[in-house]
Amino acid sequence: MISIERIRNNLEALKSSLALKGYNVDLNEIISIDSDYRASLSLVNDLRAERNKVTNQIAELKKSKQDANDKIVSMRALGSKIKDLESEISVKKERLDDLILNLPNVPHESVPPGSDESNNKVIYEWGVEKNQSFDIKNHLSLGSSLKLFDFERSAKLSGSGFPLYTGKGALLERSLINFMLEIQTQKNDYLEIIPPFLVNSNSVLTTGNLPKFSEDMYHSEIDDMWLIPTAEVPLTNIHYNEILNQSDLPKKYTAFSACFRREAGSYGKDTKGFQRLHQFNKVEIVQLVEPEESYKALESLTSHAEMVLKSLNLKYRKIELCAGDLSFSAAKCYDLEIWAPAEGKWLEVSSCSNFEDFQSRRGNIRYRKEVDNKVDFVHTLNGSGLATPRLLIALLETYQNANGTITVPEPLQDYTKLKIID
RNA sequence: GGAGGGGUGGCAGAGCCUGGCUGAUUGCACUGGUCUUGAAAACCAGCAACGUGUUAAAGCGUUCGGGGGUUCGAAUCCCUCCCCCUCCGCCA
Repeated sequence: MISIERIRNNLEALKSSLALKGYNVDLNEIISIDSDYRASLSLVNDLRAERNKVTNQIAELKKSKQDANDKIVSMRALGSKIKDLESEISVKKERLDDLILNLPNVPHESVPPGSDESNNKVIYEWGVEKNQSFDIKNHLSLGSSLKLFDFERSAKLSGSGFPLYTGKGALLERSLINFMLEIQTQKNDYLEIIPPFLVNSNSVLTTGNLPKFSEDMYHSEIDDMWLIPTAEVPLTNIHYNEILNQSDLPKKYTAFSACFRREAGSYGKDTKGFQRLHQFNKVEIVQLVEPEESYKALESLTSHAEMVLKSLNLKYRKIELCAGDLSFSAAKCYDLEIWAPAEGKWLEVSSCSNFEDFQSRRGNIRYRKEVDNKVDFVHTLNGSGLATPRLLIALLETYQNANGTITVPEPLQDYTKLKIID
């Protein structure tokens, strides 16, 4: 969340920054409620000081067995005045918090302008497309002839958008997850975590999924718990409401999790096969870092996600998102898009973002600086490393053979114990 | 699900019965200093967060799991919710 000081002191600059992101919000209402709120707060502050003073006098009088009745009576009146004011104040505070929690993060100055994805910048492409001498099949056709997954039957269980991996498809999926986790733990020094898949409301408020995007998530009403849309949520909240030592930073966590997304409003879009799902598997990487380090960390975190694609020798490109395409919480974001030869298009497999102090303010995640012992908010970052469904699409389509089998890429063979899927 | 115990500062752990100089005793950790060739030990001093205020501070206010209540006054009494632990039941 954006600090109220920043809203007070940089109103115009903030308005134009948020407009870049496509939010034309009325910050003036925030300013006026804030000053109103603070005026009331300062008033009640004085009244409470008065009450505390007299209350101590009453204690003294009682101690020396003197009569304190006058003071008690007058404090009774003051007390109810304070109570009235306090309830007024809490209404104002609630309104103020609500407005601020609905403000998106501000794009970093390096983010290119633009209102939608057409203004995103391709930083580079990596890898080359294989020149196949036969007619290549798409992943759905390969998957059904090799019996790797079964969408017809999973629809009976859960409806559309819930994959059912079978046989070597399940093996391949499990191998990919292990392969990716081991890259992040062994090569890139992340601590492996197995997080809860259901979290409380505070956790999804920290990451920015609440209050604005409740309809994107699955919710268990009776327990007021949310199915995680990504392991970002539990990983980022591990240090919720904590003060870390500077020497503990950076914190680097990785986790496999299933991810659950309602995808409300996106029916009819990419509905086929693996492109858009209600449940999918993902290895996530998260870092908590000192503010000064966060942009350097974004570059390295992105390279950690890219390492998976490079190891599998899959063609991809790195995209820098323009301001208008940034997610609610992000200050800057790179997308990694993988080339699916049969689909003939680029598919997003990773989103690597720096949230600066936007999430850490919401989750009160801080650290103590060594230089002056003062407390400050950490910066949080995360990236997919990677999401499996679209990775699987590209992998099947890229590594298919003329006879309809799939050659398992060499580094994955340690995990699948198979060279060919047939 | 049933019975009981507990949630206090970076950590550990008093205070709650018997409400009032307790924002909180004490220990550890941390910071500075004395001593030492250096280190350890010992000793001395400092050390919560947030809001407000200020050049900076002082000062003032809030916070003892969350919310509400009683009271002139609540860490302390009452209600309620959440979480943790032990035992019993059920179950992977």
